[in-house]
Amino acid sequence: MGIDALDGRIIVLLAREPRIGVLEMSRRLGVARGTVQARLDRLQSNGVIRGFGPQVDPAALGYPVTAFATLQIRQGQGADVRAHLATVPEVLELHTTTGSGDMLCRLVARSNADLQRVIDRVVGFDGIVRAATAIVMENPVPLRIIPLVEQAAEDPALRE
Amino acid sequence: MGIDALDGRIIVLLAREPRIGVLEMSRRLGVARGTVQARLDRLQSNGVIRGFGPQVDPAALGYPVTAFATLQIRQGQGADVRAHLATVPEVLELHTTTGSGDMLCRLVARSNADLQRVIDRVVGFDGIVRAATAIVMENPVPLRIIPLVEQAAEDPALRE
DNA sequence: CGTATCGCTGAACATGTTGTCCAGTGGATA
DNA sequence: TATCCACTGGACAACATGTTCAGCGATACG
Repeated sequence: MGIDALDGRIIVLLAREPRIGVLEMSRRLGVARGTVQARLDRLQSNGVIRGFGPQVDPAALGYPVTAFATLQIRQGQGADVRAHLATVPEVLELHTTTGSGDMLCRLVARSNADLQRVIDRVVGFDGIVRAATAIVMENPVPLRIIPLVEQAAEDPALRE
Repeated sequence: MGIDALDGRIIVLLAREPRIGVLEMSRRLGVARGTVQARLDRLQSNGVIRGFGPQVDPAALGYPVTAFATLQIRQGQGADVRAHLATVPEVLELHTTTGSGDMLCRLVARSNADLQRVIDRVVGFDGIVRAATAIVMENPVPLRIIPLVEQAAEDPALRE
């Protein structure tokens, strides 16, 4: 488990310019095409690269409001609550966290008013005891992976 | 701002099988290749599709621990704290939220012990008053967009 | 009512990339 | 020394891409 310097350069290059192909990558990295292809195959079967799905902006879809909700769950209701939240399209992400029966979920909504509807739908379920919501105002660091990849590629302790 | 049914089908298809090309998409959707190409171009210039970067799994890079930290910021120190956090590779994401001087950030670490090092580095900065950390145990709903896209494509109120 | 605009179709073309082979080379390992 | 492995550099057919074109139906506008 881990990546080397070439893997790191491949991932970073791919993250910065996703549309370039294997051939162009091999030219820029100064290695043979087959090498890049083999590395990419390995990174994908390793699970390091999960896929190349489109990154969709919820705001551009008409959901400009993002919020994080901390949910307190009644003992033993975890599975039911998970299933319930999975049915709500506005729940983009759900984590169970430390703290007895706590979950953290990322929500989007069409407006602050619409957020109320979403939260009502989220918490309108028996197993949820309490919910605390924080509305996102700014996103100074959007979800990123490049710095971590660069660190993982440099750090000998992580080599496979 | 918004998408129609064809846009929705394009995005969902792309999310499920990212490797297929424009030609294959046009075959499956039963429309002309030029139509798919034009839609994709529009979705990208609209900002609905931000890109096709690789989805990297931090766990496979050697960072299996994820945590969310709520930070309380001293008044007026927001910009400095943002700049500080941006330099920490283990900070994958940062949001400012409602609540005076509050931020929420997503962290990863190599182990629970390593998380202590990361948190020390994160909060070892003057502007941060207090930090509360929740370690992620499970991720029942990984970051997803398909249900929202399907809803946005069906909802006439969101049509552009 | 006629006309312009728009998006979609179906086709064509040259160009580039992909998937897949192969033999050869060098380093590391047993 | 012999074996394994990754990388190189090349080849080939098959395919997808970018681009352009004329035609067509629906919608909006004078």
